[in-house]
Amino acid sequence: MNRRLSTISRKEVAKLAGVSEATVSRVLNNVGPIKEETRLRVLEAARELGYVPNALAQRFARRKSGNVGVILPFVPKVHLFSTYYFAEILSGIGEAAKACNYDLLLIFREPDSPRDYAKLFRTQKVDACIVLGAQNVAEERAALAELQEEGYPFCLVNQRFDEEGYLTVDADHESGSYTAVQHLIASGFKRIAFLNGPGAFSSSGDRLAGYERALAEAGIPLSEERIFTGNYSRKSGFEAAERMAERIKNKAIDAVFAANDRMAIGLMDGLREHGLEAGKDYGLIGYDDSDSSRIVSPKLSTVSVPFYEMGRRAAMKLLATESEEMENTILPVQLLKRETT
Amino acid sequence: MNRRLSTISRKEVAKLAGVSEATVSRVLNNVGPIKEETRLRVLEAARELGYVPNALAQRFARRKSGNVGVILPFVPKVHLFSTYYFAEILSGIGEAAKACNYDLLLIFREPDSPRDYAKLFRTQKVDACIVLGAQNVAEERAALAELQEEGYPFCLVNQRFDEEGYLTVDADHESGSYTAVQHLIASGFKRIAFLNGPGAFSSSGDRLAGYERALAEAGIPLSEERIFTGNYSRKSGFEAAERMAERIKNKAIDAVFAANDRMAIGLMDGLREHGLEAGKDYGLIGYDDSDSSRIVSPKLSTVSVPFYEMGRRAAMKLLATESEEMENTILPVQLLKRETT
DNA sequence: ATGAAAGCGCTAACAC
DNA sequence: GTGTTAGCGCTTTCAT
Repeated sequence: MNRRLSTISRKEVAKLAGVSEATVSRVLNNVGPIKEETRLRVLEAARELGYVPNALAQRFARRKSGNVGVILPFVPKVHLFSTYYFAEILSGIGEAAKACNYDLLLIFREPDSPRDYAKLFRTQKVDACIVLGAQNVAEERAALAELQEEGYPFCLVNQRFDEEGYLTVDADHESGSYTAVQHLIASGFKRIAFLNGPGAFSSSGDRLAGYERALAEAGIPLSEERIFTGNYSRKSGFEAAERMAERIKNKAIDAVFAANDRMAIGLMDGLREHGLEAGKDYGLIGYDDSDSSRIVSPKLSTVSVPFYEMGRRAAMKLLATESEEMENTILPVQLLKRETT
Repeated sequence: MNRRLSTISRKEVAKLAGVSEATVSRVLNNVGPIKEETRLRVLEAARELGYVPNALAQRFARRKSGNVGVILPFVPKVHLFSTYYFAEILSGIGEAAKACNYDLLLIFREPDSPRDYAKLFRTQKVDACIVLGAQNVAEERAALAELQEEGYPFCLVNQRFDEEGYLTVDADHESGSYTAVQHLIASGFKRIAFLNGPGAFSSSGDRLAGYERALAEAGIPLSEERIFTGNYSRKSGFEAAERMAERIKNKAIDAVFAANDRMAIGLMDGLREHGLEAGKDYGLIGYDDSDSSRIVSPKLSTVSVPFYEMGRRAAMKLLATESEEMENTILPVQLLKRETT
């Protein structure tokens, strides 16, 4: 009720409670031994004055920013990349951050600016950070290596750098891919094409491995001619249709496993222009279980990835005091059979 | 290159440059008169030592957090609400924040916790904030009124409280709705139903007004029986199908204007189960131009809203020093005719 | 169990 | 132009 535009200082609380400022601090931070009666008196005074500690001063004195940084990759038209993907991961991080009393600083990478992740720590803007959409390219490796060298806590989500010992939360894309392709094979398909994502993502390697394993297990020879590469955009899926249409018509390909839903949907649309219908003229399975996969028709079979949980785990690893797990976490994924297979 | 785990202090820079710490500050902040030679010497020393100022200390001394807070509404399953919507607005805010040298603090509202927006300011966690998904309900009004009373700078996006003089960036939903319905009328539809969103959003009132204006202008009598309410979820659209199916079959309704794409798509799916096809058995137009609207088939006619720009403008109003525009901004929307009309 | 006081690393007024 | 110095509001030793 006591509303004033000037800041209510700790000093006033101390005076009202008849104690020193240090004691106010102790009470508010629950540190050191405090007589219960004093504690109550201080709490009451603080409540009465509507005192809230100045986070700026606190953080400065503690030399802790209280922030966890989340680095988002630059994506030209945001929604080109899966917004679903980021929204889920971010929410998971948000939940964990809140639980650990951290604030969440959102950092949008820019196309031109260098990836100076370490600067975030040097300037004390963050105490830890989570890198989303990291790629295995020289600049990224250098930026991460610097973080590691200087001992700054960070965690990667959905991307591994196996040779380095980085803290990571990933999903089991090898098995997701394997299961998906196995499902296609079980459905009677034999000439399964693979529309993969860029090699800079570890998931691409994982999915390729799963694809190969499933084929090998079924005794289907691997053919480079059936492996395509897109960039996860709908457009790249659409364009891949041009390269596949004839081959599907002459039965050189009878099904496609795409590395994400967006490409799968672009592909569906592209092939439709060639009179080819998913689930009828060819089998199709996507990846991510994005909103779109449930909305398109025919409904897209896909692999669901626990993005929310991945974000939550990553933040927990960094922020939770008890959880000192430094091993990589790899979460399971799940095949969802719908109408295209 | 000079890499050390301990912080490089301003003192060392001062020593190396042979000046006082204050001069280092002046140079780095471009404040006060400085001899060019000194400036260069300091810059060189800072570069050589790899000095970066401690943002925590800076902000504390300046009594400015350097953060703009973005408050996200609580949405049970995040992607239930339009993630597209938030991703776009957030990116726009991100761009402006960066341009104005602010960091972006993401704040997830929780269902249980009260909306104590003012506390963000009192604790100095933010210097300004942008409220997304605000609703016209008592608790929200109180929280915003408090911000206003205490003079804290904030801006609403896509929501107006007309009686209050809050800083706002909105889109012209009245006109968007009017244009959409006008288009349906021009396409020959006469019994146009309206699936609106919750009344707690100003856009719902705006869209209703636009709907009424278009009907009035065409001399079509308004019928309460054709006005339905959903909650912007796909599910609520799906459920509305139950209430509309019979009426469409007996021609009491020949087209539907839905307040967002998700509901429109849910409705399409629901009506399909009754053998009704959008664009064939009834006209349908959505709102938002979300990814899904382009992906569904038939492709959904819709109204595109400049969410990215709205976010950017909101942040600019709050953060840009020159822009002292306190009037409300209302951005235009655009009708996109696709396959369902 | 509590108070006094020394910082935290910077900014900004004031002096020269 | 540049140096000196007093804070900023808190935490945290060190006394008592």
